[in-house]
Order: sequence, then structure tokens, then C-alpha cells
Amino acid sequence: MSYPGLMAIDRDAVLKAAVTVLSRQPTAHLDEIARVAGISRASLHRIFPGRDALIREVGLLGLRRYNSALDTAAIETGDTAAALRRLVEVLVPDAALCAFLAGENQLFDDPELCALWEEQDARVRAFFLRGQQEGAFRIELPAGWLSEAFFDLLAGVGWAVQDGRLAPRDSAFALTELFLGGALRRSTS
Amino acid sequence: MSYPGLMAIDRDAVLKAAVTVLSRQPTAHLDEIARVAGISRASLHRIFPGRDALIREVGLLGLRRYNSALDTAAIETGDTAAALRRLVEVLVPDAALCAFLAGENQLFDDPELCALWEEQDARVRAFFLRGQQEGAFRIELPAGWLSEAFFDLLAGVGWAVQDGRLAPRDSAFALTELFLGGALRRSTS
DNA sequence: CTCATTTGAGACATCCATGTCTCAGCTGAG
DNA sequence: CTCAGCTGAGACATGGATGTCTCAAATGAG
Repeated sequence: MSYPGLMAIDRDAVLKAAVTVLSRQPTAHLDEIARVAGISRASLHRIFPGRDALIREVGLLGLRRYNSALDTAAIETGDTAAALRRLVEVLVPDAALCAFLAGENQLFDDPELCALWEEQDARVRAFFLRGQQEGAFRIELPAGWLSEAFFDLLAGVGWAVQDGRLAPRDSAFALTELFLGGALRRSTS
Repeated sequence: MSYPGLMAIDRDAVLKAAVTVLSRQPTAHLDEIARVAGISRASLHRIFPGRDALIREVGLLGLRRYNSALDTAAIETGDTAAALRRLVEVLVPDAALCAFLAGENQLFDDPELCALWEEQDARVRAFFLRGQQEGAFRIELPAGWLSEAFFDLLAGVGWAVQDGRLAPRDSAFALTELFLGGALRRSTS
């Protein structure tokens, strides 16, 4: 007998494969995605009704992961700089997923996804605003820009890691240090 | 009588329109690009043989602008931090073009474009390496990562400005300050 | 083993963007 | 005005990805 849960397992594996392919090549064919996922195009169609549905699911997965990362890092709690370091640690493994989100602007035509994103982005903006009010983050830079730039760098980490230009081991450090401390060396003379 | 130069004028205007559309929606139809450019699809096809040719031209334009920006900013000359500030000033007006480049990974299938990019990226990497050796940039962060992160942030500026989330007037400051100084406020207590 | 279920390979049909063509209208030089 | 050339609108063909189907092979429970 087959139980409905079986497909759920496949779904996750397929979604993961889809992220791998789509984050680099948003226009990749379904054949390619199916190949990387190790299933046939027919089975891919059995799991997801069509391309749009697949893309949407990947987007939803990304937003859910991002949101749960905000929870796990407890960004509303305690020192904001420390919270950001936690957030990076949690988020870096899903950097490719965020890279996909960053590159797929068309995805926000969907009202539900758009609303979800807006909600989460507001949360991150509020986080940076709190950090500014508490004196941790610079006030010359708009909180909205900090939020967006952080996400852009996260996506950049995702691309760099996938292409082998950045070691996964170093990615969290590279992101945290550059974003928080900047490229400029502090004069220690 | 018509002179060959006339089409060159149209080319630039069309390319500019194409950048506007494609940087946000890489899969935009030619009809949409033609509409934004204010010409018919037929004329668009008269200027560029096809979609691939158009995309390629936009990519080439981006690479050329990026390269000439490196020249204009004279990144091989003098203080590296000051050079980076100059580079940002020169590059920010073309941020949308860089956003297009950042999102169009498939573009580097073309050997010529790929070689051009590699050449320019090496130049930027050398710039950051020089800055590190001169004590201006932090040595904990790989020069390659600095180069890539800079470009990612530049693309982020392009997207943010196009969507009205960042004022063009503030974009150079936002980019320079975040990249060089980071988000963390220096303790002045 | 037996049978129900699932999967994969392939053959279609369909849709849509692209590429090509024609022709009428406009423009600008003479 | 006259005419050559450019442009836009639209029709049409084409190609390629997608969506749907069938059937044989593999799987796996009993």
C-alpha cells in the first residue's frame, strides 16, 4: 500500500534539486530539473502540476526558511549585532535558496508570496531599526537599505558558494564581517 | 538620404530601454522591450537580428561601461579607499546595467563575454589585493570575495533604485558607506 | 509467486515567443 | 508635389518547451 506521505519526501528532494538548478539558471528546462532530481519528467509532473507550480513552491520554501531563520535566530531578542551573527549562521546553509529569491522578481506577481515577503521584510527592517535605536547599527544608513543589502549579500554568498568561488566553511564569516565591519581596515597605528 | 549613424542613435536608446526592462525581468518578451523603447517589434528586429543578439549587446554594453568606469576612477592610482569612492560615483548611474549582468549568469556561455568579464574581474581583484597590501582593506576577507560582494551590492543598488526603494541621490553614499564601513556603529563612548 | 502501484520512456498535441514577410502610411529630401 | 526610404501593424510560419497520454518495466507488499 502506498501512503500519501511518500510524495512529501519526494517533494522535498525535488525542491532541493530545483533550487540547485534554478538559482543559477532561472530559465532551466523541466527536463534538466528532473534529471538533477533523479526522476523522470513524468514523475516531476505528477508531483507538481506544472512549471509555475514548481517555481511557486520553491519560492514559498525560500520564504518559509527565511522566516523560520528569523525565529531561530531570535532577532527580536537581545543584542542586535549578536542576533545578526546568529541569523547569518542559520541562513547561510540556505543561501542558494535566497539567491533564487533575489533573482526571481517575477515571483512577486503572486499576491500571497508578495504579502509574505512584505511581512518578513518589515520584520527585518524593524530589526535593523531597533539596532539603530540601540546604538548598534549606524543611523546614516536607512534600515530598509540595510535589510535589502543584507539580503543581496546573502544571495551573493549563495552564488559564490555554488560556483566554488567561496568555501562554505568561510561563507558565514565573510558575510558577517563584511556586512557588519565593512571592507575598510581600522587604523590600529 | 539616410546615413548609417542614424541607427546607432536608435541602438543606444533601445539598449537603454532594454536594460530598464531586462534588469527586472530577464524573461521579458520582445514586445515589451519594443514597447518601452517606443518602437515596433519589426524595427527592433531590424536593429538587432534577434533576442540573443540583443541580450548579448546589453551584456557587452555593461561590460564596456564597467571597464571604462575602472579607467575613469583610475583604480590603479593612489589611495585605494579614495579610488573605491570614485569608482562608486562613476558606477552608480549604471547600477541597473550591473544588476542585469548580475542576474544573467547564462550570459557567460559566450566565450568572448566570459573572457572580458574574467579580465575585468581580475583587475578589480588586483585592486582589492593592492588595498589589502597597503593596509587600507581588511586582510581577513579574500580579495575575490570583496570584488564579488561589491558587485552584488552595486546590483542591489540598481534594483533598489529602479523599484523606488532607494533614492538615486542617496545611492552612492549608501553603497560606499556600507561597503567600506559596514553596518556596525563605531563605539564613540 | 501474484498483483496492485509506481515509475520511466516515449509519443503525441498544444501553446507561445520568436523570426519572417508583406503592405500601407508617414516622412523628408529634392 | 513626387518619390524613395523608413516605420508600424499585422499575418503567417517555425521551433521549442510544456502538458498529457499510454504502456511496459520495476517495485514492493501480501
